[in-house]
Amino acid sequence: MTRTSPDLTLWLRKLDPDGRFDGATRALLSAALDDIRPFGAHQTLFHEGDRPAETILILEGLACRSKELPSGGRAIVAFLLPGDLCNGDLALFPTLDHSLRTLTPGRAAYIPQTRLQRLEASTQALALAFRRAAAQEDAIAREWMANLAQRSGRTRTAHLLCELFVRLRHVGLARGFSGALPLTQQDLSDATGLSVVHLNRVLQGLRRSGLLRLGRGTLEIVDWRRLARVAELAPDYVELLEAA
Amino acid sequence: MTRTSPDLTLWLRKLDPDGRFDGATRALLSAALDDIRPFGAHQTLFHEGDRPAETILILEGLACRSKELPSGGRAIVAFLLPGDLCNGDLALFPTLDHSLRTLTPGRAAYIPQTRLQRLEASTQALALAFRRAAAQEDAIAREWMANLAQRSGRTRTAHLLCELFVRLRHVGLARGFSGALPLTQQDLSDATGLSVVHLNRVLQGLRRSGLLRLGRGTLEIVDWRRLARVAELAPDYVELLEAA
DNA sequence: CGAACTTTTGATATCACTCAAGGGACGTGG
DNA sequence: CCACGTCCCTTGAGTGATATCAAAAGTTCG
Repeated sequence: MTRTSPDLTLWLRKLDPDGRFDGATRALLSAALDDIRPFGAHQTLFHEGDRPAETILILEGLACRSKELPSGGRAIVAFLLPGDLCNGDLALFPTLDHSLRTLTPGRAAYIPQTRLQRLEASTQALALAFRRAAAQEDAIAREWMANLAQRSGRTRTAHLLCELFVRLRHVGLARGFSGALPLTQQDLSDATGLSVVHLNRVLQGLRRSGLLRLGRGTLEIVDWRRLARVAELAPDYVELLEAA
Repeated sequence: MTRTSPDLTLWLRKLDPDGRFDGATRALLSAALDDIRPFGAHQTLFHEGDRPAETILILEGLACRSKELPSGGRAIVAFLLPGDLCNGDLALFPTLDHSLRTLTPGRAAYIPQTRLQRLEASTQALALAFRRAAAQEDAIAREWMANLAQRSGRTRTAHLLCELFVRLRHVGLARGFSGALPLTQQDLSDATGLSVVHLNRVLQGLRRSGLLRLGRGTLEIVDWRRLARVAELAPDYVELLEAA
């Protein structure tokens, strides 16, 4: 009669939103969360070029996948929220093509690749769940590419903030129309491809338009409908973000 | 004693570069290539929002994943070359988040999702191979995001052309330093996020610098070393492109 | 309280977009 | 074989968006 830990609940919400896993499956997942370590802000957990033997499941705090460019720039190519797995398929290649960096303090579960593979092989349902999560991340990546390639700085930034907000809310880190988003403008600029200075001005523009407030680590959506319009946010995309 | 068809050979090069599949596995794959249809240039095979019951394996010609934006723009988020599968995990979501469009005439094998799933379940080796291919596509997507977010039009374009060339060569569509790349400048601009006019000028710049020639459907790399430098092309990325 | 980091501001430079139009190339029908 | 349309590539001029540089103001934290 084990009470399910908050950490497991988080993971289950991602892998099994409809609550179909049986007790055995849940126990397997629970057992995998036995190596939990805290992290600080701005740490590099794995570095581009590494060959990590472990996968990380974010339990608390924000992290990202990032790439450093020879020209000195740094690109954030994905945000990782609590419940997100930095996933096992990375083991398929000799070397990591990107870094895993934390953005805020938090906690993560370390899961050996081999163990993850055994998990995945244990149940059909689990294998499917992992693949769903991966497919979702792929779809987000495609949306980002379109976002980066085709939209203006203003739209692009609004779109990213909408996405983050929906995801935060989905894991319980935002309620109503506000939530904690302790990112620096540098982080946002690395993700949007804008310079920090310009990103700052874009944010001011969004604030002045009465669309949102962002400061002191808190994002508040003032006018969701209008913001979503500015962001060119497709309803299907929101659905996708909430699907897993 | 069946001779392996050229089409199967192509697929095997992608899934099993080291030639480790046994005869039974190869036979399974071969049998899946029974519904082959030609396509013309600029056709939409699947449309954003569809729920296709079939997956497509490109056998000949070029295609892409693309997204259309409300603002009228069109983004190419991935190029698909012969041997590339437009893959089965798409079935995990209710609706396709992007379109599949052809760029040149060619041929494709249509494989029902259910059949693909059976294939994947049949052998450990096959499941792994499909995941490797998917992981490679993910890594390419991450590189594209960094490319779009951080690099100048010139570097970005050079990088894309380098990638395409390496991939073309890898499937035997380019030899030495030239190959067929029958894309329009519109296609390239949709992929780089530059306007057609500006892309045209960027290409002229690359040509004038003596780095490459591109016209009449042919891409010729004049100075690979220097082009790779302009493109900020990482050796690890080239390796990744050639890894599967 | 001071150091380091983050946000903001101002001024200027540049990259890339838009609009508009002219030249190929290629295919089709007369 | 030529005339014509269509699509693609190219050019020019003007504008707008975004980057860069530099420095001030605000914030966090030891």
